[in-house]
Amino acid sequence: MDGKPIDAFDKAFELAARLSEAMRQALTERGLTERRAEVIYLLARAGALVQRDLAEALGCSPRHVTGLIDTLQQDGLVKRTPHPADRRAVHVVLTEPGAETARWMTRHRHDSARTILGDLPATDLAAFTRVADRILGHVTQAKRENRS
Amino acid sequence: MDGKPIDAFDKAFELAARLSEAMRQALTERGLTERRAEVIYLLARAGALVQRDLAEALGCSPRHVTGLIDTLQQDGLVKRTPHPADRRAVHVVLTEPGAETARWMTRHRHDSARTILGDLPATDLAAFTRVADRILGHVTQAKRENRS
DNA sequence: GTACATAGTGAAGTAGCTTCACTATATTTG
DNA sequence: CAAATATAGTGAAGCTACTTCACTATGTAC
Repeated sequence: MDGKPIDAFDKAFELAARLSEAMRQALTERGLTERRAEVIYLLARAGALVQRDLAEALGCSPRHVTGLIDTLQQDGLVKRTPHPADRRAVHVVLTEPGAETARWMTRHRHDSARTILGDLPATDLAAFTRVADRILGHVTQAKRENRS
Repeated sequence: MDGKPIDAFDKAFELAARLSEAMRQALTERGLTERRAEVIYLLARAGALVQRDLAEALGCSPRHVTGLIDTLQQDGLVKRTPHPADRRAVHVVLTEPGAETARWMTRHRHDSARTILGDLPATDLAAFTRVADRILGHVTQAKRENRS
């Protein structure tokens, strides 16, 4: 066994559940939630974002972004700065502690990957990625179908 | 690329996010949530369960199980029956519609697996499972460490 | 049979999220 | 350029999934 589709499929779901639980736990120790971490990740990548774009990227309502940024700002991880061209909009940028958190996230991700998967053959990892991509292709396809 | 640990690791997280989203969506169309589906799955497997054991299996508070069973009962998927030996406890069992829902879940799972992964070589699926197991081993280990 | 543990539930509260209504500013258009 | 319309953000209110705490009813142990 373990070469059958259903086994791999079930394994993927188990992985999904445990991984997000583990992630949640690691983030909690740093005083973060998945959502807040996502904001930090997006800001680290983009440099600065308007709340509207954050809502788009996060797939949540603009109203909720307000709250997210509120608490992130209270925690000193981001700051609201005036948008250079649009006085309605708010530029959200990482503070230095926020940027350090982003670096920690990256470091942690790479370290975990190396620790957990470092000694597996590249062929296994490549096969894993192939199967994962196949599943991803189908779930994102389904998503688009529902959107139209 | 794609043979590197970090790529597989990131892929696993993307898989986790998309898969639970896809799951949530499929369940919504049947009027279920992940939690309610989990209850149905557990009941289908065990035959009957006391709410206390459900709370244990779900990893949530007994109080929350009360609410979960309330709505599931309103929807006609489960029923509360007196526990044969303990008058404090409640035996929760699936109704016929509940059992049918459980069968639908199983069918849907198998069909999806076949559709999505059916034509991939068994060696890829086996490699996928190996990598998934490696990750699972680490996250559950971490969980136990934190527990002690 | 008194003391203590356990199963379930009401009441109240938290976190994450939504919609709706409103203000302030931008953009379009006649 | 003035009027109409669209857009960025936020307050208010509300929903869902969950928790803890206090309480009742029952079971178990000494």
